[in-house]
Amino acid sequence: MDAKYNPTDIEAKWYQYWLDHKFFHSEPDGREPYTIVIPPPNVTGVLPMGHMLNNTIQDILVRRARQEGKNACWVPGTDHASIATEAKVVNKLAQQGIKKTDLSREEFLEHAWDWTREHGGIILKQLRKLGASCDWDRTGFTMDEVRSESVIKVFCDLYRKGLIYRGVRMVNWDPKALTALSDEEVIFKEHHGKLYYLRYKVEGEDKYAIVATTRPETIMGDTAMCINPNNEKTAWLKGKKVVVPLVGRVIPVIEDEYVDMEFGTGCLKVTPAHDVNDYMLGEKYNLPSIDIFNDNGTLSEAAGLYASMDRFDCREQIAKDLEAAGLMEKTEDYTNNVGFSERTNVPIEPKLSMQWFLRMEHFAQMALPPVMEDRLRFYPQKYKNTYKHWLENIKDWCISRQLWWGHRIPAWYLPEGGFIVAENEAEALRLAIEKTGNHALTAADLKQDSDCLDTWFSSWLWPISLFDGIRNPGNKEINYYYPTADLVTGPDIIFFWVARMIMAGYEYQNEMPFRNVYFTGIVRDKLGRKMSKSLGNSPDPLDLIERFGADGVRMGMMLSAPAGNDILFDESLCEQGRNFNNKIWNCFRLVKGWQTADTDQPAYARLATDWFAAKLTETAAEVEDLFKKYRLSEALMAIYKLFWDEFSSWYLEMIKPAYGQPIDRCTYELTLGYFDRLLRLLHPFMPFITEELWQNLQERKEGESIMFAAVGDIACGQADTVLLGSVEELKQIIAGVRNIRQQRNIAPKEALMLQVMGEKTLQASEEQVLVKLCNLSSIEHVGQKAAGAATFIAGVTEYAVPLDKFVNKDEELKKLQAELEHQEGFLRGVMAKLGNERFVQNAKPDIVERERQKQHDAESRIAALKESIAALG
RNA sequence: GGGCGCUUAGCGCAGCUGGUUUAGAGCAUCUGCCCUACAAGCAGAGGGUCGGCGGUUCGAAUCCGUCAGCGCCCACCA
Repeated sequence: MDAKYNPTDIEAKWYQYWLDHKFFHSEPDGREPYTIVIPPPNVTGVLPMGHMLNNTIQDILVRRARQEGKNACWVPGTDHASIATEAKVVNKLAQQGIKKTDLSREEFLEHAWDWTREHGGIILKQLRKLGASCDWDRTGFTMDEVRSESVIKVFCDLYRKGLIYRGVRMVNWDPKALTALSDEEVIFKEHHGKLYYLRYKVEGEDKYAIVATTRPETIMGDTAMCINPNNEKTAWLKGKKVVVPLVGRVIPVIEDEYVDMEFGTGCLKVTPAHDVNDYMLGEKYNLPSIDIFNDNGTLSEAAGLYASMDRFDCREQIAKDLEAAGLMEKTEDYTNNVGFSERTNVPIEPKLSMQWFLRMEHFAQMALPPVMEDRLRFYPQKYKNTYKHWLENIKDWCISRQLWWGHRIPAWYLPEGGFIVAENEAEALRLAIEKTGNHALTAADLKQDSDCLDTWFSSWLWPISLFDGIRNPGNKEINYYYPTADLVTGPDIIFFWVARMIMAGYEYQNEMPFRNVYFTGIVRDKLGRKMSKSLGNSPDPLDLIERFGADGVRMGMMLSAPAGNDILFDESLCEQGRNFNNKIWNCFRLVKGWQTADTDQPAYARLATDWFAAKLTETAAEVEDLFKKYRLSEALMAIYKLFWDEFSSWYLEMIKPAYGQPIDRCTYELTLGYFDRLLRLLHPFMPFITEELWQNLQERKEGESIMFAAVGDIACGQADTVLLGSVEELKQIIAGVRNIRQQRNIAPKEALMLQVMGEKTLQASEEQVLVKLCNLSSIEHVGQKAAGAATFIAGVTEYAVPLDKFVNKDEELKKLQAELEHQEGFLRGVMAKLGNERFVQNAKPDIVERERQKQHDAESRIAALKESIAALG
């Protein structure tokens, strides 16, 4: 075996082994199910660091559940990502000189499918490198047959229930993607622009009303000016009419308390077609609505001479023109919030258009209580608030998109107007004939709606549709796997996805879709910046795996990723992971290199094996508890310390035979057993190296795997706390001696004598350990230590190492003085408490008792120190 | 503008219902070591008074108030 662990071949070998034996595959059986559905990544995407973290966590949970004897099922899959994928395909076609508008819907979809087949699933291949134990036989896709039919069925069902409606509303329009968006797809950003003060001439007078606006280009759509009826400053405009600058159109002055008297001049221009609030005013006062924009954000014919100009170019131009015409009072720098499209990153245009909507109050009412009552738990809990706030202020969901890549809305329009919603064309025709009584109707007379559905309208069914629970309610699989156990995802999609899955879960399964949601943090770079393609600060995960091994990368990610906290990713974390792998590897080499002999177990080895058994039990219980609380980083850290500090640095050093000597069989067997348990504990975090070493620890049969090696027995029983305590004190003594060596530069080879003061007694086994780890020539229990000995305190006992020729009295004295001061200060603190009547009266008796113990301990130490100082002086 | 959260060693964090040896691990730092498992290592050491102020209490990093800084979410002031 090489002194350095080389993960590459080993990882590939075991992943194939797991696949060959179908270890990841799950079928319903009598065991308790443990289910996770993957947050489906974009089908044509590649793996970003966020997904690495996310999927590492899922794999840890799944593997742990498997080891706990549950029927673990992790279902993978991908999302068609309607708008994102369509944009990519449009781009690709553009590079070939093909415009989307030149293609028929069918032709375009053919290109999109080609693209999907070409790039689809790359991301899932990457997950295999990471070691993800997904049931690949179950891989789903939001646009495959089962999922598509489920979406259509749900749409029809909700329409029949009256929860889906079609109507003209003000929606968020993306002028680049040329589609409506939901409110959640709009991101507000601060925009540094200008506030323009425009002069509106009062009709028939030589006076002007000044209006402040950030969007002067919309004046062509103005159909009123609005003032607050209570505003004295603008009262003079009541009942008047004003002239829209440049345009020349005369519009009325209306009054509404909506207008903020403090803002700008108190006059508001009203453009019902291009502002949500203005739209409401327009409805209220029955104002005409002039749409001056084309779908792509250029000015329309209605804008007169500015027609076909881009909206932002137009803003500049119009500002100049107003200036020239003397109609611009002034401009000011101004910062406001502007909504941007999440996908295309262009400013959203509020636009009046015909869309499909889902009523949300019904869903919000179902989805709120289980979370608030902690039946469905969020980790961390703080997201409960966010969730609550959203549900309590929810608006209807715009679910139609003017895109082709997605699930086409199953609505067919009739020649004479009106429409039919049905699961397919034949059914639509049947219903159409029934509705109209016109038996001459044919399929060709029906025109299907050209829009498709929001991507999230399929994702929200994911935990159900993956088990075909929409098409076949109550089937064996959905009954077994649903509700799923845990969902692991980012808090950024709590509204898009998490909340809506909860809604769909209650609507279609009458039950929550998952019992726990683990919100991961966002992966950032060292400087705290979000990792993104445009910044180029995201490392290539496959490259990291190549360099550090999947186990190393997994550990690196987990080391600093408590739920909900962002992680500042740094390659050095992976390095730490890799180093740990190497440590484990070398421990294995050491242990497997020993020869055994049929001799009795020496006392020191007995102490070591008893102690480590207790340590294992203690830590395993801790790990179990941390898993229950989803504190996975801490669980990993606990195992890391157990392995590196306790097992490698202490236990193995204690039992290690002298060079070339064999080890007694009993100790050896026990050690292999401990190694086995350590590997099992560690397996969920580092699946590959643990499998490799577990397989080599002893003879294994073909088809065996650490994946199914139970962990339940490790935390079994009560750890011997007395033994744990006494070994901790032993470690202190060893550290004390080593410290003396270090400070005085005494070579490890030079044997030292240890003197134990006072009443302390050491077991023979303890003395043997001390001799072994400190290289002692002898241990003496003495009343008076040798003159010029170096001393230290462990527990409440003073120890001395006689060193006459080495010791520097002054230095020694200084050290003792400092320690004495510290102890005296400590004692003062304790005495202050104990001297306080009210403390003794009010504090719980065991607290008071503990203070007395502290006092006692401190006093013994002080006595010992004083004695030493006196002896030196 | 509203809501939530954070502020503990150089760094990123843990410290739950106040009291468990005058604050804990990890990484980094410093010192000494190639001693045949591991220099991707071993041994040892240093480092914070818990953002500021005020309060409650016998006792506060831990509870309350307030100020400051940071972050996130939500929101139609043009």
